[in-house]
Amino acid sequence: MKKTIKTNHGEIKTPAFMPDATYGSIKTVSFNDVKKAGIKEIVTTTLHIEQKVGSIYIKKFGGIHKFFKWDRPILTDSGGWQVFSLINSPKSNGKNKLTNAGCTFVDPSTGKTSLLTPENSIQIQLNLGSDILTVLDIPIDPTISLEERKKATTLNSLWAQRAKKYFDQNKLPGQLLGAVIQGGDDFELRKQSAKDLAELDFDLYNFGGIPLYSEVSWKYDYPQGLYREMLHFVKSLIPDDKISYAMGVGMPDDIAYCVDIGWDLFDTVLPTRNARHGFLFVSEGQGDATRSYKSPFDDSKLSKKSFSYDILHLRNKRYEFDENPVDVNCTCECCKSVSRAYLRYLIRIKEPAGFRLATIHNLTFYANWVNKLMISISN
RNA sequence: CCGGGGUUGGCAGAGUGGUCAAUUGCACCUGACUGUAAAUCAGGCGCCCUCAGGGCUACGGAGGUUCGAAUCCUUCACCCCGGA
Repeated sequence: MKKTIKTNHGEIKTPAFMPDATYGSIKTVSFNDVKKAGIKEIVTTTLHIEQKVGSIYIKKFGGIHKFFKWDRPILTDSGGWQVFSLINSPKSNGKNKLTNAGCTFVDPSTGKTSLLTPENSIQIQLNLGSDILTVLDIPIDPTISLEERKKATTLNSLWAQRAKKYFDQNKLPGQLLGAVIQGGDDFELRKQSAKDLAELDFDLYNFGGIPLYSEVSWKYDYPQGLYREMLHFVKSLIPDDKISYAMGVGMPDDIAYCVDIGWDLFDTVLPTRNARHGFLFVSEGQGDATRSYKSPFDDSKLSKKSFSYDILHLRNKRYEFDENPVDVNCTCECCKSVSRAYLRYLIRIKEPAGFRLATIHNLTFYANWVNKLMISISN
């Protein structure tokens, strides 16, 4: 279903894709590049900004929008995912810990220990002046015991409650808050998580954790890639009038599937990271391999046609002498200005100019792709 | 001309009698990447085969010692450093 989200910096029309400005930057490109690529809203991470400059500084400066010179909606992530990866990192050495109060972790670059709590995560996001905030959540490692997973899911709900309370007391008018449904690969835990969070009445409900198949879900039909059943199930637990946000999704066909089953918002690192690795998204017939999404549902909201695109591994030797643009059907700065051969060369020598052009292209592709999906939704 | 040091796979540079088709880095080839601790990571990189294994050819050239040599000896070629 198409929705319009009203924020303090304009409306978001769904479905929408938001690239990630992890350290307060969408790597290798400017916000102006991002805007020209057709991107209308972005995500930024609270934890990294807090570590690098501090949200107090951003507040003093006049807010994250002014700092970025980005006057469109900004969604802030809570730091939950970052903490999850820190805690589960082999290099963690037990220095990063989860307690009922919050999580303590050591900043790998400064060695400083910090405590992130549901309350201070919200405060940081309020300092930034975010349009859509996210509660501090607890992604679950699907390999730990059921007992531990249950405990984590329950704690996730308690943290959401604390975050909501703090948010309600301190928010500015018009700011929105999203909670993150956890539970890992366990359907019952997901159900419980969604129920707990629905009672607290958030503006957004997010799919949390890893949206991919993992060790304990090998038994399903899709051996790898997006965990379709779980995304479908979790979506069904979210009230229809609320915004649903599939965090970390995904490949273009993954997004098509999620749009088909009703998810509204998406963010993923794939177009930006892969661009730096010479992995480009192009229109069908333009790359090495075709991928497509065709709805398996009789009552699909998407029009019946299939959505196809190609993957192009630009580092592959086959493009050594290719003077064509990355995608003849694309009008982005990259496709208008350089050949595949030259861009391949730039990326191979790790030249920032190449990363930038490839990133501009992939972001343009994603913006167009989601736009195409929006147009195809029949309601 | 004399004395000393060196010559290893595309490059740099380990190895100094068997466990060496040869550590490592770079380059090269392929792949992965899904709320970015990710300009990262994984694998491959002499030739051939019946390819969890086996065979052949290789460490400047030629010869020798040895059961066995990239490693020891002789000699030739080239390079570097000192002295005439």
